[in-house]
Amino acid sequence: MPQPLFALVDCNNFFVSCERLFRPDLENRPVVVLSSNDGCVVARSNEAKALGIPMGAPGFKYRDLFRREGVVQFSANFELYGDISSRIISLLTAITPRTEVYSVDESFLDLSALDITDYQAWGRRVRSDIRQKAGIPVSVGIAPSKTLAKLAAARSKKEAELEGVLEIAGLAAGQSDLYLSRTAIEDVWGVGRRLAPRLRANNIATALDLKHLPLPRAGQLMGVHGRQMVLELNGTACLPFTPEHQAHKSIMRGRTFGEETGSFAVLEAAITSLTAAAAVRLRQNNSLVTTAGLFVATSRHKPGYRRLEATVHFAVATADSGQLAAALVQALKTVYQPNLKYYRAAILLPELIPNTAVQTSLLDDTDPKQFTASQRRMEAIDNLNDRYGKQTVRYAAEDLSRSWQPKKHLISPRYTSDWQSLPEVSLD
DNA sequence: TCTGGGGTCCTAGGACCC
DNA sequence: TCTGGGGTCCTAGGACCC
Repeated sequence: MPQPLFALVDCNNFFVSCERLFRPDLENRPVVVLSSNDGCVVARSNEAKALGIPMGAPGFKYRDLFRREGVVQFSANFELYGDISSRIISLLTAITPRTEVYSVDESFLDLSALDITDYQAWGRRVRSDIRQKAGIPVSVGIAPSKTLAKLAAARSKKEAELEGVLEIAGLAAGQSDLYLSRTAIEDVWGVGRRLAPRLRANNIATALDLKHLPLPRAGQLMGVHGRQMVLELNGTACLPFTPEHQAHKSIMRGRTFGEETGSFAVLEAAITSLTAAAAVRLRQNNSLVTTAGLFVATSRHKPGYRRLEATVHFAVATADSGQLAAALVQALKTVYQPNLKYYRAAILLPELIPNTAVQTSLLDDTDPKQFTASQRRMEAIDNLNDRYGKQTVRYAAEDLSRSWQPKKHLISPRYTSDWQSLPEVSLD
């Protein structure tokens, strides 16, 4: 059994890099990508980071700075980013099928069975390959545990002489500890905003301090996660490597509205649309549910915040958009209060059941023929929407209102997923 | 005026059972 | 006055991730 060895391939400033792919004029300029409703900063170019714009910053607080410094803003274009992401994933899968897609911009590769003699050179080759074929800059961290691989990739971005590649496994202990000592505790994978102050209060300020924390103490301070983190920092792989795509365990779809509303019809349209989108994902996941939930809420940032929720149950597991939406709209009626200004709606599908294991209820009078009719109807809708574009076939209730939809004033064209938006090239 | 969206896992406490 | 020990299941809340 070979020693575990992982590479983390991490796209640099991913959403910004995707926008720059079609706007090379934005190279070397400060660029940010904003979340739904152009609310928060979710990606920053290095130049934007240098201006002191933090991740997650509310856009409205920085409008002045954006204007003053000429920061170019984009509304998030997730269709585009998803498309670029899958191109990169296929490049990585060609290197090794032992690839775990961790997020839209990060993948782990299991290197233990690959025949690599010079890891630095290998990392540089992966980097230039992805840059050339997908147009996206990446960083590569190589280490015997995933936590160390994450740390190595992050360090390789911060220390210019590493040129985007850091292999920790082959270093002398003193050298790798130097990199750990330069990594602040809040930058360790698994340490978030609550644990970081707790650890600092215990004189644990860097990744190296955490590496040397006795295991029982780590357990006391942070539970099982803490012990795992310490082991991983010491080079013992604890976290599972899961190359095969993991089926989702729950699905959620929620939106903050473009504007507040008190109207039931608007909420009904939002809940129906969110349910339809979640049900598409449910069917892609080959799953069914017997429970669905919803909540509608007022703005968290205003006094008198209210959140109203409801749950529905189905005697027979379903993935039928219409059935789910009808039940959730009924449930909405039971909790709706006309005097509130709603700002957000969400639907939840917890506890997904594989659609191969359907348990029909003895007490239920659902006709089995009806079940297959529903499946066929959903298949037809999904096929049409795949072929002719999302929302080609939709529920009438979705059209009651569009006013809840978030604003995206600054979105880029769908360069890769819409014929009308293909970039044009002219040769003079 | 204006603050995202979508997930996973762990833990503690209560209900219930023998 | 005394009032077990252990197990399971469920839920809510907390913490983390990108």
